[in-house]
This record gives sequence, structure tokens and C-alpha cells, in this order.
Amino acid sequence: MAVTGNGGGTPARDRVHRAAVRLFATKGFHGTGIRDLAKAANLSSASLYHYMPTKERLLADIMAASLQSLLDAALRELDGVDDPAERLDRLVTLHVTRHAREPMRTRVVDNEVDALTPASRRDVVGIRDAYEQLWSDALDDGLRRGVFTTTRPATTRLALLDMCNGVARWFSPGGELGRNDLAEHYADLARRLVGAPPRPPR
Amino acid sequence: MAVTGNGGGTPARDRVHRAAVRLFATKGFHGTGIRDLAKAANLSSASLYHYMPTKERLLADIMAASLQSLLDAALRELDGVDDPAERLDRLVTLHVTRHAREPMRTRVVDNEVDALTPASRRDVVGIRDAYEQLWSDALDDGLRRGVFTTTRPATTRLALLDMCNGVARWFSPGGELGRNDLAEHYADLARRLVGAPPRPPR
DNA sequence: GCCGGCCGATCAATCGATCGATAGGCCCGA
DNA sequence: TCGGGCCTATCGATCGATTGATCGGCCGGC
Repeated sequence: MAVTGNGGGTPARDRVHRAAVRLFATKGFHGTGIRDLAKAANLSSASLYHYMPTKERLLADIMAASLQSLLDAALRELDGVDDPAERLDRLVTLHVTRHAREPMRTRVVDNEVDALTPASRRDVVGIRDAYEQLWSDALDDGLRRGVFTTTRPATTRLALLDMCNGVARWFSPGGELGRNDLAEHYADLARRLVGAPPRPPR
Repeated sequence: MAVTGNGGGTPARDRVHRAAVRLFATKGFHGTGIRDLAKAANLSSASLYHYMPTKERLLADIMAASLQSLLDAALRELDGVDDPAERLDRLVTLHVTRHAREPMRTRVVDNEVDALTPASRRDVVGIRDAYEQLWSDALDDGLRRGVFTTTRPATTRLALLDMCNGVARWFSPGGELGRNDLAEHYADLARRLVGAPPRPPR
């Protein structure tokens, strides 16, 4: 393996993906040129194409991988948990923690869906739907068992998800609130939204 | 006044602005070409420049006008209202109603801020900050007077705004919920979020 | 000596923006 | 009432720059 004049020990493929996430998040997919991407990854624009078939496919891969990893983590997190309020807590905590840890990646996933070709979009939206279905199920389950209270559960679910998604738009690691405190606060807010009893103090 | 081969009685300036809102909202600012815009407005790309100095300035004007109109309406709405919960109700109702009535325009305002030049961005963000200050004031007021309950009011305000902003992302006029019912539901949710007593039934 | 990683040069297409020109209505002086 | 100058609205053609993508070839380690 030749390590020539690149940007440190990081493998080139990783550098490309990381640079893409950062640039797509800050300047948008269409606002990022192939040459911007190359410069940020310490490669020529030609070499870029050794690590991606197409700019659009690079975006699609990033989005699909991010969503798939979130979905997997959520399934792991919910495994064996029965109490609806606890299930909601875990979904919110996971979601917010991730959005705070990787706000750039999340912003790409949330904002660049309609830069995808129809084929890629179908894949990405499919994963996203499966993930959001977990939230719907948790909400419905809590309502059925009388733990949650809300008219219009569908709308409440959307409000809840939008609230949690927002974190990626403004969170910065240097802020007054750490990731974990933030996630706990959001779990409290979520319980209020769905009319569940407050979380027991630790 | 010559009405030649344009697209109906609508003045050309309006057609340009409307087309820009629609295209910027669906394809993004950088994803929309001057020629797309011209075709959608029934003009040549040259004629376009009789109604805008620059593509970027067109975006900035649309965003500033939309935000300024929202800020004005909010000031009007709050005028003379003292009860903190009622103030919050009015902010939420206005915000959600607008976002549901003009989701495209709102999506442009929310998503294309970093397509602006630094100068334009300063103007736009200034208006947005003034508007969000109204929410902060309402929240602080309610907390000071013991009507609201929340630790971390700054974070709660962000969560609240993100929740309300989300409406523009998914609302469609044909849905099961009308604009007014939706706004009322969100007012209920907002009260829950800040720990205020439920709104009295009408 | 071959092969994966990498690049400079370059492709056609499209980008945002500008040019000079034309057509038609309006106003004002004769 | 005419006529000429002006203004607004519009266009086709085109500008230089940049876009995403491709090509042939070089280089160094196995």
C-alpha cells in the first residue's frame, strides 16, 4: 500500500467520505463541486473516482449507511424492553445522542433527500420509513395500553420526530449542555409531549 | 402596458417570485438553474434579469420578505396580550398556520440560509433572531411568573421551535387535518412542552 | 514486470450573467 | 392631430467560467 503525499495516515476512502459529509452538510450537495471535494480529501478530482462511482452515488451511500446504522442501533436498543414509556425514552435518547454526535451526517440525511435520483431515493426513504415505523409502533403501543395520552397520534409523532431532528441543526459540542444531558432533557420533553408520567429521578 | 405571450394575467414579477419559491423549495437554490427559473416563469433567461439583480439577491429578498412579514404578524398578534400561556398559544398558532399555508416559502427560509452571501445572511438572520427573541421572551416571562415549568429554558425553546418548523416539511393541504385544527393541536403540544396547564376547551 | 493508486489534461455540457436589438405604448411639443 | 423621443418589456445569441466526468499515462512497491 502506497502512502504518498496524502493527508495523514487516514485511508483515502475515509477521507473522501468524511470530506463529503462535511461539505454536503455545510454547502449542500449541489453547492459542493467535485473540485471542492477533491481538495478537502487531499486528492485530485480524477482520483476521487477511484472511491466513488458518481457524486450522487456517494451521497446515496452516505445517507443509506447512516440511516441503516441508526435503524440497527434502534432495534438493538428496543430489544427486550416492554414498557412503552421506556421504549420511547430509548428511542429519543438514541436519536438525540446520534444527532448530537454527528450533526453533519444527520443534516445531510435530513436535508438532501431530494438531491437523490429516484432510484436512490427509494432505497433511502425505505430505510427511513422502517425507522420511523418504530416510533409509530411505540406511540401506538403506549396509547393502546393507556400510558400515553394524545388525540391525533400521527401528528404527534411527526411533531416529536421533528423536535428531535432539530438537534442536528444547532447542536455544537462546545455548548453548555453535553450530549447525555441533552438526550435526557429531550426524553423528558418527549414524555410531556405524549402525556406520559415523568421519568423517575435516578 | 404590453401583455405579450406570457403565462396569463399574472404580472411577470410575481411569476418570477412564485416560480423561485417553488423551485428553490423543491430542488434547492443551487439545484435550480437560471434556465429552470425562466421556463417556470414563462420568460427568457435574459428577461429574468429585469426583475432581479442576481439569483442570490432574489433568494435573499424572498427570505427577508417572508421573515419580516412573519415578525410583523407576530408583533400584531401579541399586542395587548398579557397572559404568558395565551402569548405562547398565539405564537404557536400563527407560526403553524403560516407554515401550513405556505410550506414552500417556509422551506426556503429554513433550508437555504447558507446559500446566501455573508451580507445577505446577516440581514436575514437578523430578522430571524428578532422573531425568535419573541419566543424567548414569552418563555422567560411564563417561567418568571410560575406559569411554565422547565429546566433549561434555552434548550426547550429550541425544541419548541424545531417542532413547529417541522410542519412545513410534511404538511400537505389535502391531509386529514386542516390548517386550523393543526394549529390548535400544536398549541396543545406546546403547552405540554413548557409545562403549562392545558388550554380551556372552547 | 505488473498492478493499484494517483494525476494532469481535457471533454461536452451547463452555469450565471450580459449584450445589442426589437416591439409597442405613453407623453409632450408643435 | 400628428410625430418624434423615451420607457418598459422582451428576446436570441453569446460571454467566460465552472460543472461532473473521462482518458491515457506515470510511478513505486510487491
